Order: sequence, then structure tokens, then C-alpha cells
Amino acid sequence: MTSNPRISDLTDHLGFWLRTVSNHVSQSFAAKLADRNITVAEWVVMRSLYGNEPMAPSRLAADIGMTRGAITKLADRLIAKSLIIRRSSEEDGRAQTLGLTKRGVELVPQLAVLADGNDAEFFGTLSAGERRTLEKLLRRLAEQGDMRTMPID
Amino acid sequence: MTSNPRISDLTDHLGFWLRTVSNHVSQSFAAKLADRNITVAEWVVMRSLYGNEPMAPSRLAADIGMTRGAITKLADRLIAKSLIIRRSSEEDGRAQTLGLTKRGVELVPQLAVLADGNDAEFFGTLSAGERRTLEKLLRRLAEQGDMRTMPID
DNA sequence: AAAATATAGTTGACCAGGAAACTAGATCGG
DNA sequence: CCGATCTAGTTTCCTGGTCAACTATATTTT
Repeated sequence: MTSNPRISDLTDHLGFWLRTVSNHVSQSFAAKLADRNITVAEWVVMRSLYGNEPMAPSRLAADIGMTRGAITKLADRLIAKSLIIRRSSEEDGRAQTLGLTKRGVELVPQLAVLADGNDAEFFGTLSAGERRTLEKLLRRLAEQGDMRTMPID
Repeated sequence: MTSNPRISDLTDHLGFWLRTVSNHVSQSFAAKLADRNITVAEWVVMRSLYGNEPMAPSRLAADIGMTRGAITKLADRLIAKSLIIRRSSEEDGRAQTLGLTKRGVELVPQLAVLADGNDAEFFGTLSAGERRTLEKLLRRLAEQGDMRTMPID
């Protein structure tokens, strides 16, 4: 067998560790949401609508970083669960808005508790200073990389 | 409208920033791999096989954190591209091994260059000390959270 | 040794999201 | 004011996963 070139190890990359931790945190959160029959994408949509005026699906798509097609289907699901409502604009025949229903408005804070708990579960072991450091570094990377859309998965 | 409870903002969570950065880094890497017609999952499989003896699909599944069913299909794709080879065990009629082909062995180092480049692109703006800090924190979180499977997405 | 159970891998049904074609309505330029 | 173009949302097709049922072989139990 010909000797293979020595190449960098997966674990040499910061991206590897970032994905590892991020995926675990996200999956854990997804599991918590699954108990309430909600997906992470659905949570992000609902959270985005919470406390705001009803907004256009396309606006949501841009904010969240999903295609409009995906939002259509996601909205269908949330409507089926009576968590959001779709309204057509009266001025513009093409436009719509999506807004939380009463049930949706009630649910979001409950899910927020899960989000808080999940964050605490994973990052609670860091000291306050370490958390600040981590957040500062991540924010800088996000800014520098021009990452303005919300992460879904 | 009843006044909505004040809830934590999405951006209050470290998990949010982690996902934001992680997703961007991953998507950027995925795009680089896509040029070579390789998915991230395929890369992880190939990288796992590189420099090792051929291994069982189930072992790979456990390492990578995918189901065996997913590995079957993933392996089918890689075999179709002549990058890996599937061999049935002679001792155990159920068992198989997956190993890189010559082409596969040649390709992995090229993809590793892309991985290195991607990491540099995103984290190169941090100082060496900051990178070390970030890595240390992430490794601690990974260890503390018992995150032993490799991240795919 | 036969029956029961466990294990390795595959398969099929299903689901979520992306890309691109499509529909309907708005706007712009002559 | 009419055709061209643009925009908002939907739909269709595709991909790549999970889950659970299935097939075939091994192992354990009796």
C-alpha cells in the first residue's frame, strides 16, 4: 500500500468543534420542542412573529434564511395547528401577512422557557466570564462573516 | 390585545450564536465540496475511512451519528462514484466493510485542503490566542456534554 | 439440534427543505 | 391604457435524511 499523505485531522478545525457543539445543543433543543409537537423551524417562525405586527411570508423567509417555498409549507403546518393565521392584504392582491393566533401568542413564552433551559443546560457549566468571552467571539465571527439570517437547524 | 409577557430574545442564547456561526461555516464548506460533487456527509465518511482499515457500516454509523439506513444509501452513492468499495466479510455472512478505493484515497487530501481553507477563511480573523480560547471552550463543552459523535450537517 | 433471540445490513414509506417553474396581481414605459 | 416586466406566493420535483419493517445470518438457550 502506498503511504498516504498526512492530512489535517478533522478535530484540527475549529469548524469541527463548532458543529459538534452546535449540533448537540440544537438536537437537545429539538427534542424538548418535540415534546410539544413543535419543530425548531416552527419555533423560529413563531418567535419571529411574537411581539411584532403580522408580517409577509417573504420577509420571514429573508429574516430566517429559508426559501419562500419552505415558508409556505411551514406556514401551512402552523396554520393547521392553529398557531398562526394567514391573511391576504387588501391593498395588494398578491401579498399576505402571517401572525400568531391567541394560542400561538400563549405558546411562545412556554417555548421560550425551554430555550432558556436548554441554553442553561449546556452553557451553565461555563463561568460567567467564559460565557461572555464565547459570546463575544461568536458575535465577532458572525459580524465579520456577515451572517445576518437566523439559523434554523 | 393583551400585553404579551416579556420573554428572552433569541440572541440572548449562546446556542443561537453557535448555530449562526456554525451554519454559515458549514454551508460555506458544503459549497466548496459541491464544486467537487461531494456532500458534507460523504466527506465525513471518506475522511473517517482515510488512513484506517476498512470498517463496518454500523461502526461508521455510530461514529458519525447517522442511522445504518443512511449509511447504506450514502455508501451506495460513494460506490457509484467509485470512491469507496463494499466488501462482505468471509467469517460473518452478515457483516461488511467499507474502504476507500484508490480514487478515494487520492481525493481525500484534496478535500482536506478545502476543509483547511474554509476554516482559515472564517477563523483566520481571530488572533491565535482567540482561536485557542475558542477551541478550548468548545472542547470543554463537547467533553462535558459527552458529544462523541461527529457532526454531519 | 431446534427454537428463540440478537445482530448486520437493506428497504420502503415518509418528511422537510431547496430549486425552479408556475400563477396571479402590480407596476412601469411607451 | 396596454404590453412588458417585476413581485408575492405556491407548486412540483428532487435530495437526503429518519424510522420501522424486513431479510439473512449468528448466537444463545433449552
